[in-house]
Amino acid sequence: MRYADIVVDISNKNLDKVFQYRVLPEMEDRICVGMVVNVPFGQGNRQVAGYVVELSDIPALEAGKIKDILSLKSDAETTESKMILLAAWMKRQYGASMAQALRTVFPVKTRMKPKEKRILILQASEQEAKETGDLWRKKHYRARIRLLDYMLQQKQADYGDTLRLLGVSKDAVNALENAGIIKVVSQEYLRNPLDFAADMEHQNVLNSQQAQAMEEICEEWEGLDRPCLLYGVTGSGKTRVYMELIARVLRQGRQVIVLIPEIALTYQVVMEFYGKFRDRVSVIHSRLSQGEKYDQMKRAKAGEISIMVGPRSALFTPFSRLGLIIIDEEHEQTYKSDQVPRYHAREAAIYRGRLEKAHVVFGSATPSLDSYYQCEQGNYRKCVLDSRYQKRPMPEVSIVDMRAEIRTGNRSILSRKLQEEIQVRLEKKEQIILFLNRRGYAGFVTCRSCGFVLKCPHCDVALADHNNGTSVCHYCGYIQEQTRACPQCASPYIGGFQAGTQQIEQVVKKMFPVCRVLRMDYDTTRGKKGHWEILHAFQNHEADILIGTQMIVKGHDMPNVTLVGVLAADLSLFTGDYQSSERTFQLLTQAVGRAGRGERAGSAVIQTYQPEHYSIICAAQQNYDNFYQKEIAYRELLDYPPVSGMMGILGFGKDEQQLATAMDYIRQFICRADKNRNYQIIGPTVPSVGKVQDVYKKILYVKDREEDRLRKLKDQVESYVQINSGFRELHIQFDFHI
DNA sequence: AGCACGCCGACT
DNA sequence: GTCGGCGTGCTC
Repeated sequence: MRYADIVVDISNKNLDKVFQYRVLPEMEDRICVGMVVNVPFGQGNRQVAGYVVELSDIPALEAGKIKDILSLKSDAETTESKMILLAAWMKRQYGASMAQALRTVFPVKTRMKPKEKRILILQASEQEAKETGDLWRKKHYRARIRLLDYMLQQKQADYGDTLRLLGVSKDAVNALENAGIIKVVSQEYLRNPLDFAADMEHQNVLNSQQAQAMEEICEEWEGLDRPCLLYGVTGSGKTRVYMELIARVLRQGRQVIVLIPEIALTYQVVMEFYGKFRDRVSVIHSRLSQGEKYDQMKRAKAGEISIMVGPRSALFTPFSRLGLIIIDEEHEQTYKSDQVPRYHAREAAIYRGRLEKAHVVFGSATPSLDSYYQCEQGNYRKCVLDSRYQKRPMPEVSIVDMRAEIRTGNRSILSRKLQEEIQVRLEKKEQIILFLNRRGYAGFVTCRSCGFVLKCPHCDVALADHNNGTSVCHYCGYIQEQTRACPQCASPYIGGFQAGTQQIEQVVKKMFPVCRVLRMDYDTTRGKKGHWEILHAFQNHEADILIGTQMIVKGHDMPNVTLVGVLAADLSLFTGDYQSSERTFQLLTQAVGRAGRGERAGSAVIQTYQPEHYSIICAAQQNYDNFYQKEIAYRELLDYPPVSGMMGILGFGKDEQQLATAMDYIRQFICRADKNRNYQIIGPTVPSVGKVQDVYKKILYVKDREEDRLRKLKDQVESYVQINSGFRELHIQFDFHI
């Protein structure tokens, strides 16, 4: 007798487990993992749909308790089944419950009623309306009159908008409807977030190098069909190549998913897509509501669109004839999920690509070490675009040693070199970008007398100093009054330490009083089009200097920018993880690449306390290969990914002592399981953020050259934790690094 | 989520 | 004595 493990409902936590059912003999040859089936469930044996996630020959409990599968609903060829296989793979690969994995691949199955748009339509003739109106005027029904007059004028109007605009209640609407003057029509509608898009002419002529890359990719598709890495320097026109590839796949009647780091950051890219593919494109925005996201997925399933552009989660768009997955800026950290299952979009894209027989293309100007390594290993195909648009020269980059600045008496945030350059550019009426790797007014609050740092009492992170007189925790939102004296030594010299964008803005305004300054960070970009408005204003030269964090260095073409100043190049070098050099190099390379994208030559100034660090030097030279060689040697030496596999085991618990003991037990368990002394075990330690909302966190790392062994170890640790009752109060997660 | 079981108050 | 409130807990 065959048995099937079935997940019944993924929307509820209490049902987050598998239930075993009997497979009827007549179903045996058709049933397979990934199938949707009907099963009886609960006391009333109500019929529900379930996903088959596993098949076996052994019953897991007494025969009397196992019910029979009623019927098979789908076969293995449907999109839904493939998504279930993808979920099962994610569970295996990254560690998660089946329901967690299913919830990741299926667009939120929230039981929300379809969004309804109600409109008011004038029904009665003008004559009739006027008669009723006169009658009401005598009775002084002011709200009804206002609405009536408005409807006579508008003929048709939106329900909600009208109520708000005229300040009338729905009673007035009902009265008009009952009088037969207007009609309320509700229609289900699917909002298309691109309906505000500007018209854009799109010309797509590939230069010889782009054509060459295109040819190579197509050749790969015909042959081994490995994932392709399009390594194209800033301004080499990767998007053009994407467009051609997409057009080609669309011509074959297949669909395309394009992942981008965060939609708002690459607004121009989206517009470009829309310009070419029009209403066949849809976008999933991080700022779109759950309902709006769900609408877009529904449109994809219904076949209304052929291209989905969006962040990581867009990878799960339910296209039935998926032909291509593109991941732009593939090196971005946002492609790694921070929730269980902690999947990486690159790996998941490759797996989905295999299931759907779809091609996979990654693109970056500064490829992730992993992708480049995969190319070297022959697992990916590398395609290069190394010449800039119209052969524009790379910007001239200088590195300024800030330690020397302090030695020679300049205590300002801006080095003399940068001050001079700003002056020159301002005189020439050119634009400047100042890039700072931080948000808020100032970083942590520190005592200059004793070194005390103000921390959040719940989250173990430094509180950020805001200039409205408060200190705020960016994890839990804890807020407190700014202290006047140090709690430790009572010294009055306590205050914001690191410069933030607001502080730089003040310094710049003081130093260059006539220039116009725009600031862009999380605080100034709330609201749906915040980014776009600021960038648009800057593009229109409504300001001379743009000051901002990460978000200003990504993707945007600003032809009049000729100077980029990087203010704290090494901030990202001190994050205490093995990827800090890689991140710093990528950030700096991108920042520097912003300069001189127009007619005029550009330059960049990098201010740093670590002028001899290879990631800073290589970024200044815009030399990826040199950086890769140095960085991969370091990873090789210390057994870090991508050379070695690395698994993090995160433990969470309310009791710090209990958590510490449990993590030690896990460590001992791993040591016992490791008979051949393969693993390198680090920790357990407290991660950079050791406590969030009173839940303590500890992390244990295991490294091994064979990644498969780590996956097996994950399963062993998982069952060890399940069996051991000492872990009742604790919660563990796995985190695989690549 | 659904549905039953169950343990209290207010009714014919 | 019965009807019905919704708190708790189980569903292969």
